[in-house]
Amino acid sequence: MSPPKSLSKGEQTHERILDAAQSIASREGLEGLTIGGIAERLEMSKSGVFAHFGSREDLQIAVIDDYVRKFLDAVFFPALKKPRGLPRLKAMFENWLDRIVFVDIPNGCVFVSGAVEFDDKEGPVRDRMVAVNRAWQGEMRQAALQAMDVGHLLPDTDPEQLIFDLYGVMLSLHHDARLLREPRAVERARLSFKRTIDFYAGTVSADSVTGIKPVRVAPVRKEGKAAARLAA
Amino acid sequence: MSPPKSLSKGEQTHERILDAAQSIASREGLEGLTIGGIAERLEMSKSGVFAHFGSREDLQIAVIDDYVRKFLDAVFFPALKKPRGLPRLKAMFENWLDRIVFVDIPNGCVFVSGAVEFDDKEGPVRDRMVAVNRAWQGEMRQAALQAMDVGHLLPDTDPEQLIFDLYGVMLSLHHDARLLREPRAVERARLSFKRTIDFYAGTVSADSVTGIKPVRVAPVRKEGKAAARLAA
DNA sequence: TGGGAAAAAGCACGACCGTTCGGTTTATTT
DNA sequence: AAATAAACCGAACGGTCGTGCTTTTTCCCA
Repeated sequence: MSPPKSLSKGEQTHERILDAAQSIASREGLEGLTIGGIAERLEMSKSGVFAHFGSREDLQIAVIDDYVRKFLDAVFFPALKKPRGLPRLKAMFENWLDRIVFVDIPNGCVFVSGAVEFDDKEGPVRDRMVAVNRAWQGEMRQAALQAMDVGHLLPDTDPEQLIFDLYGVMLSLHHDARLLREPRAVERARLSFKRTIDFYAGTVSADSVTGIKPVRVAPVRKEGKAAARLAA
Repeated sequence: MSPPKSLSKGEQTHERILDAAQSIASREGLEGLTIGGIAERLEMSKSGVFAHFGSREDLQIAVIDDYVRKFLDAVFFPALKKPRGLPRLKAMFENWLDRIVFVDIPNGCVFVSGAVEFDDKEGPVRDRMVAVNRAWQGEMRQAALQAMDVGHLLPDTDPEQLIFDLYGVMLSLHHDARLLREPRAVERARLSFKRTIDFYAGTVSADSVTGIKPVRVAPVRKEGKAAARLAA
């Protein structure tokens, strides 16, 4: 599209600020993003940072947009090279899963933290958050409908239910991997992902109930023991 | 257990503070919980509030514990009255779902917001968050194992995979209902919940692919339209 | 009803927040 | 090289934050 024109000093700094903001926001959340924090990391003054964005809110929105841009570049657009139907739909979710594993789990995901931080706060940041979410879900829906049209998914599939299920897999992965630091979370997510697709494709395999590593060393204990201890 | 002894003034205030903290934390998150905010709501001084807890961190942990206590009272302990196996397992998740619908969606869920807020912050609050989470997952695991033992779930079920899947349903419900304000999120969650149980129970019904309200008014558009607009 | 203990208030502190503004330095153009 | 514009800095403002100290009020019991 646009030629690789040389960036002016201001544009360069603008990008450096956005990168730093992205890095901080992924770890501390959009609410933990502070002008002073960015200034310190970039070794420049607060006012210098501030001048590049009209307000903190605009900065937060810029971070969201930047995150979405990178997300789509890594997850969505590459999948468009695949043929319509299940190949493309699978590519979208495999790219998404890879992105979570290699980017979001180590650094934090703005989609997840932002959704929780702003689900109760009215304002432009929340509005942006909702908009990008709906846009992404719209693309998934589109891909699912195409897969139904070409007969790769069962004709009575509810595409939004499919998206609901898969979004849950991603959220559960994020939760288990980041809060609980469960190393097998990625395997579990891949399995749930496959099962969900298989279910809507009507290709559920017989042995698919078994999870990963069916080692069962169940420490038998009375129910409610840990719970009772916590409730004390 | 303990007789309904009359609470001293201090204990009363302690409870009022905890209630207010609970209410604020559910809306603003544990990080948005401030001493001043509680003091204002209770019409007392900051120092008066502060004196009841040694620190803000202790207050946050107290809120977590209080939340867990109420959660278990509403979700877990009532389910213990059901017979072991699928009835009890189903009761646990139905209680959980009801709790999300009637409490967490209107007010916010400390489990969800706390998990996201503290997944990258080391410290006692995070540790507590992890502990209560593992305890709850342990109870679910216990119930799933019992259901396997009595033959209500397929013998090669991976109980932790089952929990992973169901946790995802709850997270997706929380996301869609609170951020996107999707009114059909609850129906979707109930459907996913049923399907997941049926899958591990080996009782998948034939028509279970269809989602809720299979109205398909798909606005045909070129893929990547909304995404391209956002990425611009 | 008095007196000791518990509870709450009052006040101040240092730190950090987003934001504003005037002035200085640096980059870009003519 | 001069002129103009963009970029950046430093200081300060009004707030809010958690947290100590000291004082006053309130409770509770003998």
